[in-house]
Amino acid sequence: MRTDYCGRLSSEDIGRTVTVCGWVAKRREHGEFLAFVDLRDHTGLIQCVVDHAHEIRSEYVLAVTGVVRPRPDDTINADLATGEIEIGDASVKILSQSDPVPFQIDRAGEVDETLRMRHRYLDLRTQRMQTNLRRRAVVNGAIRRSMESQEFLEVETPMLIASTPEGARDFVVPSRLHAGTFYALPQSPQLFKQLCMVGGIDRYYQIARCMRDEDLRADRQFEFSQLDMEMSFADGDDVREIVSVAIADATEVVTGERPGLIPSMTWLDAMNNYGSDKPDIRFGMQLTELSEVFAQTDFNAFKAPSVKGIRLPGGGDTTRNRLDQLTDRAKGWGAKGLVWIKVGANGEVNSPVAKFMSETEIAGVLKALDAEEGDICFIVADKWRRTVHVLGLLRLELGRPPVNEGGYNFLWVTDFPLFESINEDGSPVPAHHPFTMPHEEDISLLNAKHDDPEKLLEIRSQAYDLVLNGWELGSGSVRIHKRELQQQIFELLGINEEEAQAKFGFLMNAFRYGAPPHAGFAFGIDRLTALLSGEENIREVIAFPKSQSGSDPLTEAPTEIDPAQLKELGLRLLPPVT
RNA sequence: GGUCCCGUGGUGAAGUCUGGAGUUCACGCCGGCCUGUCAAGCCGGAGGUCGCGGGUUCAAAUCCCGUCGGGACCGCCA
Repeated sequence: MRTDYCGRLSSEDIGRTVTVCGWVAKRREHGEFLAFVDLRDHTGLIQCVVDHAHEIRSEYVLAVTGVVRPRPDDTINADLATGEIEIGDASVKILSQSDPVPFQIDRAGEVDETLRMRHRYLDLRTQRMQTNLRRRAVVNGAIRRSMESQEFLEVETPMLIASTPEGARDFVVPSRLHAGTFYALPQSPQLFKQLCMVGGIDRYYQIARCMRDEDLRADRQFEFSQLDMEMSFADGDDVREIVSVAIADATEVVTGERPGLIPSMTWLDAMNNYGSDKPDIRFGMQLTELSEVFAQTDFNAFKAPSVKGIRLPGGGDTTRNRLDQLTDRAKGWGAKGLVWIKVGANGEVNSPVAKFMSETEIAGVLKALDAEEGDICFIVADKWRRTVHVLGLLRLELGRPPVNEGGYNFLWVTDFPLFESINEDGSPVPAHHPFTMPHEEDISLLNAKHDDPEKLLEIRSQAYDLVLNGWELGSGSVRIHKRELQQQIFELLGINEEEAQAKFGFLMNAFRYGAPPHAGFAFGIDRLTALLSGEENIREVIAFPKSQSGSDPLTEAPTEIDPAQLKELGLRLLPPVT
């Protein structure tokens, strides 16, 4: 049916009789006996010259046969890859007609996203989506080749698994054969890949679909894809090295440039300097410690465990309105308030709270922040966690560059804390998952529970994240492979032996029979592809994504189901909550 | 659970703050003209329950309340 692709024809084909197939991107009629039809397929456009085009409309599907010929010199289109040639004396076969489309394909970038989603099959015809989906496939291919060449074995793991209460909210599937029971869809293949290690797979990988029933964001969908990997007889350095190679391979195949060695930063440094465990290191505006400056302050608001500030260069012209807005936002993030200081000439400052600070303190702030005339400084004082959290978000709000600027700044964040907080009952909450190996040097602190629970928060884990331009690409850890230590952790977490057996018994049992030391990682392919595509939303690299409320404007999922289906599953719906 | 923004012919925008006739612009669509265009051009035309519901008012796209849909974010995402 087809001899050539539209976009691949070139001057070298001049004289050939070709048949191309595709969609009508544009029709330009010049009277009854001359018309130009731009035909589009996934490779690009080619202009076809036909003598009669009156029945042809936009998005009709055509097979066009004709002779490739050079365009007259004065009609060459430099903006078109195939602009030097055209298909002349073309005969047209209409393969399929089209109603007028709800939006013009070449203007999809301007229309409401809902409309694109409702007619995603049209949106997929755009250059943008064609490029993004093909780029995603290229990334997947590069990752597969990379993992294969590093001797990893692809193993598929089940989609219907047992629900475990830890972690994200599960998507759940009712069982027909065992009415009243449910499968869960995997949040990740975590436990299975560890079982693979016990099973002697040695090096496992999978491009795995994962499902989490949590609220959606620009970088989060219910369903997403990860490169999931796990390796035996390996530590965190080994894992990071393997993943770095895979990431470099994937990046290179898209950009043509191989990223250099990925730098590392400890979690504590990330939090202290950037107020985030996924710092965007494309720009400065680091958090600066000001506790010393206000050590003896009379200003009650600054009598807090942690006082830090950031400086927005040239921000002195920020309007009062905007500052009020920022203050409100900071309060929304949990701050008690937001202090700002505008720096004028000769060290003069403008700040609503200047009168509460001594001259020494003001001078100290300006010095610590390297503030110059025309800058504005923001200060937050609170508990350490809250201070860095609020300033970290403020830093992004004020300084974050657009997604496609500043290149690709990969970063390892290491030494995450093992626990993120302490429950009211004194038991700690795991920061990663309960199978994460504590830092060797900190294992002795595990016994601290009874004398000083707060001490537990200082325990570092052998968990690490990979960050790209402020997006968390993925995380991993060295796993606990000894039952005794695992039981100690469970105990600490307030999970008794019975409970542990019920939830993770299969893993615990597996560890009875010779578990190799192992470690692993997983990173999100949607996020990686989006960033490599300069897209600020992963929906742009997903063929059929969900809206922020989790529905699909195209299929209208989720839908009600037939009462007979419910009955078969042994389910009955509660009346709607009013 | 919360904060903020958006919803106007098929599409995109303006109009909303400061109420006064569905008004305007561009693209698309339909018809006509047109033999070298490529954002083709020229002439003509059709097309709207201003998301939905309620309220205020002599009068609502515009003000108020609610609701639905979409988006960004906080919480959440071990």
